[in-house]
Amino acid sequence: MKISTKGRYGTRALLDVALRQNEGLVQLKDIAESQQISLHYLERIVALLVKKGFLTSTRGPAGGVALGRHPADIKISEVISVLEGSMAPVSCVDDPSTCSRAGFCATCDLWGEVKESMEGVLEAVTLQDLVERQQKKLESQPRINTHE
Amino acid sequence: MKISTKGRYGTRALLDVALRQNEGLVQLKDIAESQQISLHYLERIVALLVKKGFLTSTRGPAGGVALGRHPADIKISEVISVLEGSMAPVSCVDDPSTCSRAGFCATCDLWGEVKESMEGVLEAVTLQDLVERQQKKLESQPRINTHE
DNA sequence: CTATTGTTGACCTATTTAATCAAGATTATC
DNA sequence: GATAATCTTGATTAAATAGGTCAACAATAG
Repeated sequence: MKISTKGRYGTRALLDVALRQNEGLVQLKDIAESQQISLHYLERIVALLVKKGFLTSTRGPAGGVALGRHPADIKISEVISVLEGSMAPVSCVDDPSTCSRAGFCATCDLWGEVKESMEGVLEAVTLQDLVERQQKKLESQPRINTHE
Repeated sequence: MKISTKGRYGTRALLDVALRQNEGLVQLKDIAESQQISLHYLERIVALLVKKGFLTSTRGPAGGVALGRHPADIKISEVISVLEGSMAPVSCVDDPSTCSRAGFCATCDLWGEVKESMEGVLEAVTLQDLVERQQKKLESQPRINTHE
């Protein structure tokens, strides 16, 4: 039941951009450095986030990315959905036709409950919430800061 | 965020055995057939469940497996834990030393909440609960029954 | 003894993950 | 308009994991 690096890195990248909103465009290079992610791989992930409108990008010198929507309007469940696909632990939860026993299988129902539960958590948290949580953490531990 | 076949097949195998408790020993061959799982692969999975005491096994002719504990005493969270490992979506939730930013990372906390939420669902359901749910389903659809 | 059934170690293959590389497109600045 | 910085994208790849197979073995009822 692990989440992949795509979802993890992508969430962290969005949070990184959100934390630096007031600094204008953020370069992938800087995100890669502060988040300790390979730049090339980050490009892949950011491309997905740009395509879905979470980020906007500007090419050329002094270019970079910025939030495409207000952080309070970005639910983490949406981000994970884009990067990881459905949170259904088994495919028959989303599409009963993929399993011949779907209609009368007690375990399938249970996996559905697990999915609902996870989604509930991630739908209740926005990028703005993450920003605030992170800022609170940085205040209480001022020495540790990934952005310099 | 998918659960692997090990967890899925294992849960279904346990449920299968639980549903046939009154029939004495259940042979892997029969479980494999009714659950449509490769016998060889099922052996692998059952071996784990036997080692952890969820099942007991008897070799030889007319041998098979039986529940090692009362179904009401088997939480599905335990089963998944044995077959899939921790439900933590990222490893730093269980072991902060695996991530240099663990102590001051808002996303890590969020993954922790996801884990708690999933565990909450699976801790609240026992094998006995699954048996009852399944029996209720079979009653309402008497024609469809994997056990003849 | 023999047939049946579970056990185990070794092995294998396909898929997914997690990148990497290189060529290309865009644009600010000089 | 040349240049350099920056994002974009298709091709490729190495490593890990999932999922499964095989064969030799151990136990035991009859």
